[in-house]
Amino acid sequence: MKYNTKHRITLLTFLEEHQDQHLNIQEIQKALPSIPVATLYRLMDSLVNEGTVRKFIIGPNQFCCYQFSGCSHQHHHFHLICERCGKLIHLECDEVNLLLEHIKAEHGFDVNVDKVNLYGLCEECEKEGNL
Amino acid sequence: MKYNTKHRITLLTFLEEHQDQHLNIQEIQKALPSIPVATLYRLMDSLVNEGTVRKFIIGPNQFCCYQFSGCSHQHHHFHLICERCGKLIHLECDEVNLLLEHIKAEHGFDVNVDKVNLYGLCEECEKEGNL
DNA sequence: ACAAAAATGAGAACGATTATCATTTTCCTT
DNA sequence: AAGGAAAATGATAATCGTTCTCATTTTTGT
Repeated sequence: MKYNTKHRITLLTFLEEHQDQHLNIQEIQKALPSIPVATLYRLMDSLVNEGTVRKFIIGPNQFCCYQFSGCSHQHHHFHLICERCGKLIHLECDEVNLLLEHIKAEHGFDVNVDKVNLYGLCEECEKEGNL
Repeated sequence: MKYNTKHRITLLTFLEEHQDQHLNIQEIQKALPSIPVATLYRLMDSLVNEGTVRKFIIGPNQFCCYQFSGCSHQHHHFHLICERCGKLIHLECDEVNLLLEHIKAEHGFDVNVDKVNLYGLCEECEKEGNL
């Protein structure tokens, strides 16, 4: 059973206020210096396990967190994550569903829609070229 | 300019012989114990940079390497990962290209195929039901 | 207020990767 | 074949994010 501790509340409040962003541990640490690192890792882990927060792998040795909003939880949608600027784009798109249906029908694999995360370059970063 | 060294040749030969598998550094290390770790990392890095080897990120803190075969070089492929048995399925599928082209054209986002990992249930695990 | 369960916090430990740097190898030029 | 610049090597130290440890503190139901 989980306890509602000071740190858990602080963290959840912070994440709720930033639910449209994705934040890595270092950013959260910087924003909430009162939470010790070990505790922060433990809390994030527990939030991921209980489904409150999604954990995305953006690059090697990085991870990002995202706090579900009530609305985005209900609709089936996917995420596009820019590898350069870290932007998180919510995408509702039938083409993706078509692909997942194809994979199920032709390849026998039942994709968990909630975990579809596509990484790449957003329009703005692509325009900026290779800096 | 790059030199054709003993280790580079050993490594390339090995990778060519295993071009259909995904190997991580640890596996290569075990198979080729004569190559020191630092050298192995440097060589893999250089092979990735020159495009001979692709680097996939499968999970947090893991990476897989894949030696291009002529054929798989042309096709985009991605990974299906079974959430129950952990199986990694390497899927080449034209439907994927359609989707990626759609996302690029309609949503302006350039997806990095190397990082497309779809989680779900493989055929076998699905058949076994919820045990 | 008590006790069991859970969380905390500081630091050590860990593991994969990268950096260092003196030495050795490669390969182009002569 | 020898000389020399460029590149690669190898052993080890350093780094960095994350996890572990464990004694202490907090939370919560009774």
